[in-house]
Parts: sequence; C-alpha cells; structure tokens
Amino acid sequence: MKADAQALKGHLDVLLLATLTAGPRHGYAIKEALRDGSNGRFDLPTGTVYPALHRLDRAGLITGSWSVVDGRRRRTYQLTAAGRRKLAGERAGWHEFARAVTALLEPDPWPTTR
Amino acid sequence: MKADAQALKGHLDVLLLATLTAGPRHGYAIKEALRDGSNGRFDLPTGTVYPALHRLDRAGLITGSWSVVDGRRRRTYQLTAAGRRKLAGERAGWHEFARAVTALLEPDPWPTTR
DNA sequence: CGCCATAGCTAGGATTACTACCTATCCTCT
DNA sequence: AGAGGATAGGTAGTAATCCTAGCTATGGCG
Repeated sequence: MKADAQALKGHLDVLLLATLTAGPRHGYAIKEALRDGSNGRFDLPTGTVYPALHRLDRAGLITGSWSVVDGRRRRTYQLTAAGRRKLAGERAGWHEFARAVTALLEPDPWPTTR
Repeated sequence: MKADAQALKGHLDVLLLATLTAGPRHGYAIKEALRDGSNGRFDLPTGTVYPALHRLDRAGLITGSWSVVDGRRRRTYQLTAAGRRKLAGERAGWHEFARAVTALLEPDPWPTTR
C-alpha cells in the first residue's frame, strides 16, 4: 500500500530554495544538504530532486549554470530575485500552515458533536 | 498558474481523523468543523472531502452509517480502532515533520557552500 | 418563486513525489 | 586489475492527492 511514501507532501520546493540561501550549490550538493540538514529524514532519490530543480528553473526561481569539476559535469544553481521573494513568502506560509495543523491536532479543539 | 491551490499538501487525512476524536460526525459537519476550527483556512470543497472520507472508509480507519434527519440523508462516520491508532501515529509523525521543516527554513542551518 | 444552506455524490485534470532505470567519472578496497 | 561505491547528471512511467466542475435533492427564508 505504501501509505507514507510521499514524505514531503508539497513542501519540497521551499526546502530546495532554502538550501540555496547560503550560496550557490549544484544539484547533488543540494540533495546532500537536505539529507544532512534533516538528520537523514529527507534523503530524497535523485528522481525526486532533479525534476524538482528543473521545475524551479523553468519557473524562474533558480538559475543553473554548467561547469566541469574533476572531470564531472556539474550544474550549479542559485536563487533568482523571484526565488528569494518566493522563499520569503513560502516561509511565512509554512509557519501559518504548521500553526493551523498543529492546533487542529490538539486533543480537543473540536466542539461537541451536534 | 494556480500555484498554491493544493492547500493541504497531503495532510488532509490526519485532519479528517482528528475531527472525529470528539465523537461521530457526518461528512458535511466534518467539512464545517475543519473550516471553523482553522479560522476558514481549510475551507475545502466537497469534491475534496467526500472522496477523502471514502478513502479512509475503504482503508478501515473510519466507518460510516446512513441515517435520515429532517428528510436529508446523512452518512455519519466514526473512528475505528485502527483509525485511532493511525491518528496517534500520524500526530507524532506530523510533529517530527513540522520540526524538521521548520528547522530547515531557519535563516542559516546550511553550512557554507563547498 | 428564487435562492441559499444543507447533504450527498462523481468524473476528469493538474500536480507531485516516487520507483526504476540509464550514462559516466573518480576513488577505494581487495 | 577489477569490483564496487560515491559522485554527478538524467528520464520514463506510475501512484497518489487535491482540485474544478458538474450533478441530485430537501428545507427554509425573503
């Protein structure tokens, strides 16, 4: 049944953008930063990360540039101005969302059944 | 573009289960409880709520029983034992998830770019 | 009477994250 | 020397989820 496969549930984009706040990174490094920064919780397959980065690129939130390091080709991404704005908004949105969900999950925010 | 349409991002099931902790409710009342309990943030279309309830029913997490009140047919749902267990687990899962995401969104959890 | 709230439902589309697979280089261990 | 792992990039196809848009029907209010 694979119930909890979808671990990120729509919040991947914010996290990817957030990894780039400290400076440009290439795709694989982004994947590692996410894994290490979450104590292994968000250890995403490349089949999740790369398409997501392409999506953000197409959306104009990040820009990628190719280079070759140690014989391996790399695509280094950095935030655009739009990406930075988006991140700020999503960050705020996340806090509101999290607050709302947490409140609803408390033992008894629910009025008695009518 | 309809960017932020998917408001719930995979956490609908927990919330639906949570609305039933206070006792059985019929579908429409569940929808209302979610809307009112979130200050209108989670005002979901019925096309989201009903299929989700059917899903939870098929999964054995809730059970529904028909009745007629004031000439209107109602389907009243209540948590099963499995549903209660699931809710407890998801509740814990949410807190871990939220903590991880929040931590990653802080200004600088990211080590300097290599 | 018309309209809204209540109460239930479905079909189809868009998006998302996943599995599973592929190429290629460099490094380490046997 | 060869095998395998880590690094680095990618795609195709699938499952799941939430949405839009539409439908039926009753009761009550202006």
